[in-house]
Order: sequence, then structure tokens, then C-alpha cells
Amino acid sequence: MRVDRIFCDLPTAALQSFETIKYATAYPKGAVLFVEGQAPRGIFVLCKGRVKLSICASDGKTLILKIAEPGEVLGLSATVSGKAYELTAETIDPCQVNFVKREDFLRFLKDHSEACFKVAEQLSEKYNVACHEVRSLGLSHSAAEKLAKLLIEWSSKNGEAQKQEPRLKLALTHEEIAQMIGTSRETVTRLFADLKKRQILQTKGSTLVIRNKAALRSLATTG
Amino acid sequence: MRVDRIFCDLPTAALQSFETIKYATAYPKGAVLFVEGQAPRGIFVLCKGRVKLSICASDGKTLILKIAEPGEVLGLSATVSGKAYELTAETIDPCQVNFVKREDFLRFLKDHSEACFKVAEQLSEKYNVACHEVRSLGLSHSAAEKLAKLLIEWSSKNGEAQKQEPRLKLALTHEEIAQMIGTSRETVTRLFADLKKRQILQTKGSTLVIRNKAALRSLATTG
DNA sequence: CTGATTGCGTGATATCCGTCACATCGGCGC
DNA sequence: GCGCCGATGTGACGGATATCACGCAATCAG
Repeated sequence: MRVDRIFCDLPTAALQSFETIKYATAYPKGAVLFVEGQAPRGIFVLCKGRVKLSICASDGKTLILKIAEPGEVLGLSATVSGKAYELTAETIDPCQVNFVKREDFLRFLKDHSEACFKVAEQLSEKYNVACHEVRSLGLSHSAAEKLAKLLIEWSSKNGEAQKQEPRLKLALTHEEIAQMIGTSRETVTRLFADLKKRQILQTKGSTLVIRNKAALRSLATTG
Repeated sequence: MRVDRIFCDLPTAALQSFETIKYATAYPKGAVLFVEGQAPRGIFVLCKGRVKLSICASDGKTLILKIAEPGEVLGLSATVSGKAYELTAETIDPCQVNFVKREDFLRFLKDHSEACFKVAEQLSEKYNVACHEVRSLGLSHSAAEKLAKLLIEWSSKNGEAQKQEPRLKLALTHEEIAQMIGTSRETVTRLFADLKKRQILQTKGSTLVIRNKAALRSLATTG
């Protein structure tokens, strides 16, 4: 079952056209799809596995923007604009990917205006996510606030947010969480310890239980 | 002379169609075009004047994302996706604006695929800017680094960057600069004082002269 | 001129957090 | 078992910067 979600409810003509230009490929865990600063080669439609999207400073400090899930199109903005990739994309699972060369993709967009509108929608979505990131990074008063925001966001993605005590699997290391909220690994460890001591969180192996949603939410807004 | 730059090199049919749906409007300084969180009413093509784009935290703390110049389309991403406006747009000059209602604009895009591609390009551009903002906010080690980055960016926009001692008009207050780099007003004042003492900058009234480009660039990368 | 308002300059102080330095723990190969 | 290694916990310390509290300069209305 193919998961080209954005392009899947297109007219048959467009779908068939897309099938002829895509290259189905597989990557092992740890493969790099593209690196920030590279000229855009084309788009990568993620079908299976997760991909880490990050930007990196000259001193090696890394900021993870998001973990892409199946269905997401990577490298779209760079491919459309012709400017260099803004991010680095690295698989963190074995992945199945449909790659489309830039020139093929642009021709495809010219020929199928419905697809073009889908692309605009996707880009709006990406812009939205980037704005949220800016808000989190720029308007938070403390690392605690950013961590709380991140945990709330994660729990709402699983539809766990309504439950009394939402649970979620921690699929990332403290180091990676630190890179998501722009802080240091030690700070993340200390914050988790503090939240556990205050009975707001609880961990069972790699599952995390939010025991006090209200307190966490208050941390996320008050700082 | 109209400045609908993104839509200006479209086929005549599309141009005429655009003319029929746009509302030419004027705003005084300090007017609010839209507020973050509002449902999208449509797009605002800025023809004359500048507009401050910002996001705002619950405690009133504000982050300025950019100052839009004539030619820029505001509210585009929200209008395309149908989600709430991500930002607040407020005029800081008297402005001339072409407004297009959301439903009219969406119909226009369906009918004119060239316009649709232009929109995708614009959105890519916006995404790119947002990524730069994220990089600046998330990967900088100090406020000095962010300020240096901002000044370099400003000087390169005027084409002043090649000159020996680039000049630029400071059109913003320290308070607003602080809101652009996510720091406090006092810190900005102190940073400017420090840069002047170190002979890197110099001010003549509201003009700012960069006397030592190399030092400023080094600040922007080293922190 | 006078008072008000707005932006700028500057000191004192407290705090958050990055960094260095280790200790500990859990898995994994063998 | 044993050694190894990546991930996690924790203490100590210092530096950057937010915050509070002023004083001062410029502009403007009356």
C-alpha cells in the first residue's frame, strides 16, 4: 500500500503521471537524504519510517526542527524555489521513500494544476510548523517552558491528550530532546528529574505518564 | 504604478481576473491588518508602506518576525490552508494595500494555474525566511551574536554590504530591535554601547556606520 | 516656557543555564 | 561472568542576561 498522501486524491491522469516520474527507493537507518546548503535535487515523499529534520550551526550545535512521519514531503520548498535545502534530513529508521527529480516535478506541477494547489497547501502547513517553532524558541522564558510545550504537543498528537493521564513513548534520547528545544542535555535530564519529583511526570521504562496535566500546561504558558 | 509584483508577470487573462477581485485600500500608520489566531479573511498585497509582522505571547512579550516591504503578500499561508493567521500584521507607515477575499482568491487560484505556482514560490520564500529566523533564535549563543546577524542582514539588503563601511538607517527603536532578536531593550542598548566602544560601529544621528565588517561578522558566527 | 511622553543610558542584583567533571546504569558482544 | 559504551544522573561554578530602578535627552502640545 503506497502512502503518497498529498498526491493520492488527484485525478487519475495526474496520478499516472506521478507514477512515471517517481523513483521508489529504500534507505537504511542513519542515511542522509539531503544536507542543508545543497542545491535542490528534488522531493522525497516519505512512505515508511521516520526522518530527522535539523539545522546545524558552524560549531556543530544542532537544532532538530521536527521528526517527519510517513506521508510528509521533504525538500519541497527548496525544490519549488530553487534555493538550497534549508534543512538536513536524516533517517532514524529504515525508510521507504519516493524520490522525484526537480525538473520532472516542476514539469508535473505545470501540467497538473490540482497538484500545484496541493503543494501550496503543504507549504502552508510547513510554514505553520516553522512559526510554531519560532514562537516556542523566541517567546519562552525558560527551558522548562519549552519542554512542557513539547510534551503537550507530543501527547496531543497521539490523541492521548483527552485522557486523564496521557501516556507516550519516549523515542528520543535526552540529547535529542535538548536539540529540539535548544538547550543542553544536562538541563533536560534535570528538568525531567524535577518534574518527577513534583509528581507531574512518571516514567515506566521508556513510557512517560503525565500525571498532572494542569500543572504541565501551566508550566508551558507561565514559564 | 501598481506594485502587485508576484502577480504582475501573469498572462493578461489572469491579470484582468485579479483586477476584478481585488479591493484597493489605504491604512493609516498603526492600523492592524489582521491578528494572530483570527480566521483567515483573505490576502493583503502590500503596495506602499511597511508592515510589522509579529507573534505575541500570553504575557504580552512580542517577537517581531520581519518588517514587510512593498510587494510582499501578507496572510497568504493562512488563506491557502484555511487555518488561523499565524502572525499579527500592523502598519508602521501609512500603507496602500490590495485586499482579496479568501473565497475569491481560492477561486482565482483554481482558474489560473500560473498564479497557483507563483503562490507556491511565495510560500517557499516565506518558509525560507522562517527557517532563518529559527536558526538565528535557536542556534545563537548570545544576544550579541543575534544582533550582529541582524545588522549584517540589514546591510546586505541595501546592497551596502560590499562597501568598505556600510551605512544603514535605523528605522526601529531599541525596543523593537530587542523584539526582533528575542532579548530585552536594555541588552540592546548595552550591546550597541559596547560595539561603539570597540570601534565596530558608529552612529551619526539615526544612521549607523559599520566600521569593522570583519569583527562584526566574526561576532555573528562565533557568538 | 512647562509639563508630559517617549526613547535611551546605566548601575545593582538575582537567576537560569551552559559547561566541565564524574558517577552510575543498562544493554550487548563474547 | 567481564569489559565496553552510550545514555543518564548529579554537583560545582561562572557568565550572560532579565529585571528593577533610576536619571537624562529629545520631542511635542498647550
